[in-house]
Amino acid sequence: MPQRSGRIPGKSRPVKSVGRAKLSDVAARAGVSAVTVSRALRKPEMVSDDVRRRIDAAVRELGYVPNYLASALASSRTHIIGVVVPSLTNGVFVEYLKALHDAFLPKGFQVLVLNSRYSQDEEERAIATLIGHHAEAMILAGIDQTDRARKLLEGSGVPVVQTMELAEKPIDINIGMSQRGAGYAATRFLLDLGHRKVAHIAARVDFRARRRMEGYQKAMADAGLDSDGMVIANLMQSSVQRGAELFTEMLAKAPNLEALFCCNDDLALGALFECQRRGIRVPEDLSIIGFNDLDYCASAYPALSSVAIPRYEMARRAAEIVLEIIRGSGSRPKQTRIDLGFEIVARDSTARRTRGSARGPRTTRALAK
Amino acid sequence: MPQRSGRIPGKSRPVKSVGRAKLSDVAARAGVSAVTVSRALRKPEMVSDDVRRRIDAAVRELGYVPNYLASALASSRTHIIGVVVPSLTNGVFVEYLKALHDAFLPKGFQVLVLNSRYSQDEEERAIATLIGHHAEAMILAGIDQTDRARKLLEGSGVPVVQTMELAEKPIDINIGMSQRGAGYAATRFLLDLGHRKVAHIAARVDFRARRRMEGYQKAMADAGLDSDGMVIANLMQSSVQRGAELFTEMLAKAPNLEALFCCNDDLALGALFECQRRGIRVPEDLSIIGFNDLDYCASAYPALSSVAIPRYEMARRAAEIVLEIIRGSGSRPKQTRIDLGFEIVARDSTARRTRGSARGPRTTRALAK
DNA sequence: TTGTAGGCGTTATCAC
DNA sequence: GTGATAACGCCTACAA
Repeated sequence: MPQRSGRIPGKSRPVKSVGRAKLSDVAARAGVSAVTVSRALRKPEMVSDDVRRRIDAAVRELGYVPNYLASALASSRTHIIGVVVPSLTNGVFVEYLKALHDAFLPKGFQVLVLNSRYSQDEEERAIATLIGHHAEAMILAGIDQTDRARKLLEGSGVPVVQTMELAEKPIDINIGMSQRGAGYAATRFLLDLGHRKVAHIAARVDFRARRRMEGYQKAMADAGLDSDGMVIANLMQSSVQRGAELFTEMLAKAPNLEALFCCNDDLALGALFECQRRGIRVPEDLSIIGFNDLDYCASAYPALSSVAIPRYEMARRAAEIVLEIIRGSGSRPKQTRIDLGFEIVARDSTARRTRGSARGPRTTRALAK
Repeated sequence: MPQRSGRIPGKSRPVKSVGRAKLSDVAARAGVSAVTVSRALRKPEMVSDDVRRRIDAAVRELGYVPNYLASALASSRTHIIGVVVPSLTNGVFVEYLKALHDAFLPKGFQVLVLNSRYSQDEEERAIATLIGHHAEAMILAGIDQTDRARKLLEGSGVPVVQTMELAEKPIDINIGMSQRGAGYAATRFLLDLGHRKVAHIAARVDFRARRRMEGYQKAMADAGLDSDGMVIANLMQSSVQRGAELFTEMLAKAPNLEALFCCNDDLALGALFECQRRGIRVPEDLSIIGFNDLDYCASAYPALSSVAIPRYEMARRAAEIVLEIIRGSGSRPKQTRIDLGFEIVARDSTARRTRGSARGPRTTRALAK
């Protein structure tokens, strides 16, 4: 609200409001008091029909829009839900945010979204900002907050929901899944298909991606396989393009690759395109599995296998719990740590390893199975 | 701020603050007045070193976070930029929003994003909400606001930027391009490659998509071609999957299709996958061009031709102009209607029509060119 | 059903 | 350089 009303310094009062109409303006025009207008707007049934009509008319005529700031300050209710995500463009968070919007807006809450850009420091700053805005609840995509951020959150007194992953020591409420377990399962899935030379590529490696990778490494180790030289983890922005690049790089390191576990679907799609470009048949020559199971996985040719994570459901549950707490004025949910699991979605880009499908000289055929 | 301080009804004052620390708490602890604390926080150079140090310590010890609401109310500065987009998941707006975030956050502004879900009514409501929050500027993706929304915006007194498309009568500032012109150009591009049976598929048809389609129709008409039966416009959500579906449907209507102009890249990608699935060679049998030129177009196989629109640049310019107005306290930019154009990006999914590439019986070979 | 009084936490203004 | 005081516009509590 850049332009101010024509306030005169000192003890005098505003001479003429050059800004927006306010409650008292509407009240004057409708011939009632300000409180009555306030009531008519919030609880119309508590006001007589006649008065309500006059007020409605005055509101329309003056183009009155309530000042949310003043309202929030006076009532201690901001109706703002603070949300922090590491990325605004990653398909996973895009859908996650949409789910939050869909859940909160109909209930009269605004969602204030801040981007931490995969940085803990930026996340801490975002959290401080949201606390300053007196968000009524905080929903975080991730469990890796700084100590100061945790203190701020604990001191804020509002419900805090950490999502996307299960935490050892949740700050408050935690709705997630095991990223490490999902990475393990995806790798195990490929191993169970008979593949032995299973590689992993990752970009924009954050905490979650790292744990997925750990799952991969553990699965490999558990199978008695060596994952050295079978991993490329890149810190740069992830993209379809990057998928093609990293896959190409991996191919140089491990030309007799049998299966590829990609840290996310964009990389998987890029790898798939690169295979098409190189005439590598998927899944005959190479099995590919992505992570997240974004929309396009099912439509690709061949349809991409992936690990479906309950991003929509995590957001929905978070919203549900938060609304319950806010409404029930503090009644905590019974369960504060919820595992929503994940699912391996097997499609056409992964297949059982068969003899004679090799696309190059294969030195060993050491399939125990 | 759900939990209130322990205020006692009647004339008594708060007994003990169970909520957050406030300015006066910090002041008391630092042994100065509240105003001084406020000053120390906003203009550190205006207080003595000693006082500043004490205040800093008190702030830290109490975990004080300024109440943004009170500050905004008192100063008439909310540092909030209101943004309305029709979709939170469409790749175009995702990047557009990211650009806005990137431009505003470093300057100390928050971006409050509301989703109109392609509905004018919802957009109107969103605009009212943002005005209620006293956003210092309004950035809208689109030019098709309701009359009431226009009135609200005009009455708000803040800069309003309509983007994504050029408007006949902008509300205030307008940064865009010609959607119709882009649709025309994309079609013209296909026609210039020698194609005659050029079809158009669209999903989630909004005003912009409609104008792109009009461009398509005009280009066809200008070339003396009939576009009847060559268009499928679907109101459902757009997606890669939908692209495959609509393409299949189109194939049934026009089996001897030569080129396909898709309303967006998701549809184009879906159509491409469907071609692969059916053994239709792209571009030999069919040229495909998408719209928006999202990230993955360049990486697809074959790389997808598309129409690049300056979404990032539109957002950047909008932010730049808004910041200038806010800073310069109202100085209007010289230019209030900016055409940022578009670009046809020709890649491998489109090619000149050649003899003998027909994949079915071709009745006519009427290529004027 | 309607009105009065006071306060929400901060900042602008003016005086010291 | 620091402090007292009055807004900012609305809402809660209570009275009528």
